[in-house]
Amino acid sequence: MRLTISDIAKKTGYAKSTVSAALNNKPGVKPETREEICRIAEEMNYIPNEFARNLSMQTANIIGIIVRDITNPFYAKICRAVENVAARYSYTTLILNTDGIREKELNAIRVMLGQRVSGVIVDISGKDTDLLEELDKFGMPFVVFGTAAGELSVDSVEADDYNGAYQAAEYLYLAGHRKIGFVHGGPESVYSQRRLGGIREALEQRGIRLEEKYIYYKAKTIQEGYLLGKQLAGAQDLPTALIAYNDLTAVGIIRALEESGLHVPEDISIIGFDDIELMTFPLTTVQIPEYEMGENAAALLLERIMGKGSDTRREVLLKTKLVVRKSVKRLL
Amino acid sequence: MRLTISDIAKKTGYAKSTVSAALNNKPGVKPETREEICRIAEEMNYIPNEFARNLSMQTANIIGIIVRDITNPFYAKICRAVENVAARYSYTTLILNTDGIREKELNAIRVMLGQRVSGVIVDISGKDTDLLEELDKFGMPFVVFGTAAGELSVDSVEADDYNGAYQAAEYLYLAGHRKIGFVHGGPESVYSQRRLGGIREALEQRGIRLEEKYIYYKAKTIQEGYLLGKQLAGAQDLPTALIAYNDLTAVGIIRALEESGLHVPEDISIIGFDDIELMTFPLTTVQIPEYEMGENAAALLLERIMGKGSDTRREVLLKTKLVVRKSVKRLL
DNA sequence: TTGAAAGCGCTAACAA
DNA sequence: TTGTTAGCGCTTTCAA
Repeated sequence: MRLTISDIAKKTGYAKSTVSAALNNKPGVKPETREEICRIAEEMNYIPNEFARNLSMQTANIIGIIVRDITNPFYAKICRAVENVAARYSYTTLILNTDGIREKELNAIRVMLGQRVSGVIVDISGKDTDLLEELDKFGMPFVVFGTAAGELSVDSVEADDYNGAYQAAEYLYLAGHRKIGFVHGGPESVYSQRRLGGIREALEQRGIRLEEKYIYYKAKTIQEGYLLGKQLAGAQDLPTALIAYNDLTAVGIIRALEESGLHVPEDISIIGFDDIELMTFPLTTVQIPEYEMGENAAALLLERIMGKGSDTRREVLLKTKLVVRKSVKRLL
Repeated sequence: MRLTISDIAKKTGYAKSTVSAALNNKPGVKPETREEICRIAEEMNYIPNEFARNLSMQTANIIGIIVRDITNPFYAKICRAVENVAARYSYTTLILNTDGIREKELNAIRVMLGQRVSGVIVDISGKDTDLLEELDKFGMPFVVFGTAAGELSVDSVEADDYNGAYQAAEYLYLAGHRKIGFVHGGPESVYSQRRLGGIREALEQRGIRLEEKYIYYKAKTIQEGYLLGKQLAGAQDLPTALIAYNDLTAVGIIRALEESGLHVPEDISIIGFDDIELMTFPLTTVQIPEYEMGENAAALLLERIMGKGSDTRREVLLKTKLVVRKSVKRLL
């Protein structure tokens, strides 16, 4: 059995409560006493039992993060950001992966509830607002990424996809591109919908219509991008520029095209989304501020937890940024 | 305040102890009673308080993982693997990042100790065995990655870096390379030492000496790799091939070289370490079996925790694999 | 098969 | 300034 506060009390001759107060820097302890207690506790290698502490205080200094897959650098960045902010307030973070599987999401929520975490940052797939309602039902503070769910008055943090896509399309237009394509992430992808909207809007402003035949369903991964790239390489009618669902897709497409003897940007221009760090290809892309997303989510959540948050629903929309590299050819 | 077991007891009319036994599937509860209790608990949305549970049972079903940086896909994979194995035994995983900073490592250990986790999987930098001794002192079961630390009788899991490096060097030799360089991860990197050893050995077998001037200190990140790449681009005497500390370093180097008009593998060949999935560049690399590492570490740790582990120190050495892509030019 | 009671290690109100 | 005491919600003897 590990050392307890009673051992320290016995050793120092003070009462448990005094020891507790001293160790926690509570006021009302004589400096010398505090010093002595801390010294002895240190000497004895005392480490407080967090369970007991949490149980007694009716709360754990833990922030939960529920993400799809920490293996995805996008989420990893978010988690680090949350961790950093949380650490400033002495909160630990508990990360749970769901792979976007409903059952795992539900389980993750139960674990968070069981652990009595102070709050949760959630990246829940699709529109399963009932999972969020579950959190809400238990009065658990939480913040979501992406579109805030339905009726619930929920704090949310998201990147301005619409505007990011708008900028990308406009950039292509200004570079002289008129036949612009879009790689869609699939029907369940809210981001794709919004990005599509942004592109449409940008082009319409310039009197151009985004043609249906240039919208490609669907590719979210390198593999899917690769397959699409192979397809494109053999196609007759290609757009001069492509806005990919994300950098991964772009990578796959580029890889396939290059294999087929088509070059980027000479033969076709491509813009990605995310701005993944590991990219070796100089891809022009719309940067999603993951780190800021994490920071904002953590800040919002902590405010709620500490009760400083107002009752109103807050939505943080973060700016995206077009990072210009060398995957777009100037036609003008 | 959330529902407690007393609420369930009151509602059902049974005693707390009976409710507890029923909920935990302990024997000695009449089936109908158990059913009724479970049903009502369910109805009332009862979720047990893990603190209280852990405090009472004197242990938490938590496995700690201390890694450098979850943002590194290498560690992310390991964590997922551990999580998967742990989940099978109803353990939750608590991940803490250290960035390889001693102070953070120490803090992470304190947190793990405070949380009374059942055991820890540690990736501690260098030879700071005193940190491990800290864990040992508290009787905390743990498993380390990489070289088991000093005197301590510690279970460890590691990839066979030495052999991986050996293979890489030999591959380069067979491709006709004679001037081979190595990017060192820094003095504290045990991996680097071993890889260096493997390369030396391979070359010596072929009657070649690894030249000091071709050993570059130090680059572990994309940024550092980039800086090194810039340096290399301006250097006079370059090796014809480079074995990079890891894929990230390789990416940085490649990026810098390409910016400076040097191409891989045309102008210089490069082999990486890790085999990161997101790589867009067709990098030939030594694959480190992260997933297996995680699985093995978790298995080893769980055995220790459950007391099935013998007293003897166990070391798992996992095979690496050279994945040949297109970053090495044949000179012969 | 069920219930009463003690105790896990800590905090916090109150008394001294 | 310090000590006493009563919980926090659960598990676990031991009795009934």
